[in-house]
Amino acid sequence: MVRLKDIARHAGVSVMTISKALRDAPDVSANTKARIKALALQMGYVPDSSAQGLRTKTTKLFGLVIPAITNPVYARIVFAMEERAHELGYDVLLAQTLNKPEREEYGIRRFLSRRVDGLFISPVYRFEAEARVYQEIAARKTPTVLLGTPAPFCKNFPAMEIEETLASYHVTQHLVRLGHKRIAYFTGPPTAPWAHERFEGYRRALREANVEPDDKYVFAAGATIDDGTNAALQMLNENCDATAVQAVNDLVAVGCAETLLKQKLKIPEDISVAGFGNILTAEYYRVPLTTVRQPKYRLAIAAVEMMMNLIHGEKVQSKRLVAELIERESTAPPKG
Amino acid sequence: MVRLKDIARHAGVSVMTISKALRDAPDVSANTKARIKALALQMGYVPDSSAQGLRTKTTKLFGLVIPAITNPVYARIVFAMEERAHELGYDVLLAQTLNKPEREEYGIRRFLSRRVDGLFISPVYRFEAEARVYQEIAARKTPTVLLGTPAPFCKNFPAMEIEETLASYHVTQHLVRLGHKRIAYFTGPPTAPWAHERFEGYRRALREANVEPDDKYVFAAGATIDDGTNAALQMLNENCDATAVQAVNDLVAVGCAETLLKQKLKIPEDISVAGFGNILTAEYYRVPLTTVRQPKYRLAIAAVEMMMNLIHGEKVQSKRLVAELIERESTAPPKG
DNA sequence: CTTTGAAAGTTCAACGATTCAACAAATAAA
DNA sequence: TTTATTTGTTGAATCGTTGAACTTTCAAAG
Repeated sequence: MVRLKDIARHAGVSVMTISKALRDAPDVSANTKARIKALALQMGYVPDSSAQGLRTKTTKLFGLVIPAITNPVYARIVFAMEERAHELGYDVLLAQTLNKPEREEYGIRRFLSRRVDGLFISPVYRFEAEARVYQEIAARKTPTVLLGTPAPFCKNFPAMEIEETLASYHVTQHLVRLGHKRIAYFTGPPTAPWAHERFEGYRRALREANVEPDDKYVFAAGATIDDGTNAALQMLNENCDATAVQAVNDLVAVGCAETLLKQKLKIPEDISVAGFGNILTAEYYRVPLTTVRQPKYRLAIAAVEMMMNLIHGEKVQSKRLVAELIERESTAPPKG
Repeated sequence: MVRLKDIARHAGVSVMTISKALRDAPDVSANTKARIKALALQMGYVPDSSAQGLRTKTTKLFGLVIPAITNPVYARIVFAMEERAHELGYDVLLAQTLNKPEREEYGIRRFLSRRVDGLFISPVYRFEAEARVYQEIAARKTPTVLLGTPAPFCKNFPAMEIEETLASYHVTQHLVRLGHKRIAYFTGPPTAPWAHERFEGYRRALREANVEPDDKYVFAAGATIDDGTNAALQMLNENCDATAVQAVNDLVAVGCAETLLKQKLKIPEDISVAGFGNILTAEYYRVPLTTVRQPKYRLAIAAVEMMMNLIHGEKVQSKRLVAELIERESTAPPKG
């Protein structure tokens, strides 16, 4: 492994001169610079990031904490984030929480130990108003940008969010305009703020349409296909007379739709189904799903932008991006 | 930032003792260890990875080079890889190539500069028999495991592969057994060995069924939904009389199926379609796709295993995992 | 009552790049 | 000729951690 020292020996100048020449410092003659750079290249010199990191206290490393990369929503975010970070000379470390607080904690600690220059976190939501590891981040003053709605325990960090409430509102409004009045809602994880916001958008749209939200149309689901399946079974079991189902996300919508189809119900003729998120599967599902497109790519890019501002010591403010309704074949006017 | 030195001052012992105690060295008494560990915890000590890396010449870092994280196949691999790596105390850096050689080169160089302890690469396939970066990796002796079939330019590295040929052979055999004789094949990227292997499996199965492979049933596609769409249009345009289509992967199959459905053809009644890969979308597609399940999770785990052997200086051999046919609704006997 | 040996802890130096303060040489100004 | 200024270069210190060698203490073995 070639070190500065080795180049110095070959070139007959001090290590310092080499270091400065390679970094284009102002006080090295153009001649020397050229000579040294050529030599370094020829010898195959590659700087040692550990040594640089130790000396300069900066690692050019971002830590990215997400629930799971297999969730298409996050895959897209990672995709964009990695791309932009590389353009800026940063590398990206990945940690998956599977929505378990202890895994989140473990991942964040590892990143802090690596002295990452910045932390992007999609939080694991909990009921508690405090979370130790978030206090540690604050104490360490590691620049941090949240991906998603901030909960009480992380409310002091800037966040890049999606306008969840408004987007969900548009979905419900769309169903109402098609003529639906009895719209079931499949809720998300009870601790997740985004799930509450989406639910709130649904309720607001109903009220504006002079339909009083009724708990008998609300079913507890979650965030996975299985959660959607279970909620749908529950709904069928209760002989619910809903003419449409609005799900908290696409996976739940898929689980729901699968179950309804198995019961020989036709979508959208017998019942409409709408999702949220616009994952690939939603587009190519048996019945292409009406859903909401989240600007995930732009969200990631904006988050990196925000991070750079944080790193440069500037003030930053949380931002919310608007999402867009996509009408497909899974929604139609109710029967009769 | 708390350093060993700070703990040492508080505890009234040498820095070395602290270091050893925290790492459970044998020559520190249980008492002292407990005392020091408690103190470290209380003071919020987090070791500095840069310093550790500099000193020990090991970064506990893996570099993972893949085409794109948005491709569900790789998402799954990253998922497993990250999990296993963390269990072993390693962090994972991510780089996406988008199948462009220059991006691959750039990513690998960055990882080498970071002195990663190991490199997992899903190669960008090219026609050339040599590739400079791969020679650099070899020169640096960085432990490397390939994910996927090795091409000439990287044939000297151990690889974790899928039995592509055999799996593809099973798909064709399945179609033949259903009674198909005129089976179209949508090929993958021309440079990709895995694509050739799958094609080879198709040809072998045909020959064994005494059907001579005919080029008029072969259409150049690629690896994306759009590629599948284009190949399907081409096929329709040529009035091909195939009763089934076997696609090189699921995305191509989806693009193909979408196009056929738009032409009012019924799947599988009018024409069968089979994919390869078993991505989520295949399972929940309009017509659930017959496909091949690749053991991606196991592949990743085995790749890490192989890496650990490499790191420990043991000899390793490339391995091939078998994939399994999944019969769904998109294939059926031909009409009439 | 020495000798041996293990246990517990210490000291010193090093890893490789960067930065600070200092210095030499060359040039310009007084 | 002297002084000041610019330009190019250097040695030593530093970042936080750890490997290797060394000292001290105390108990067991001879």
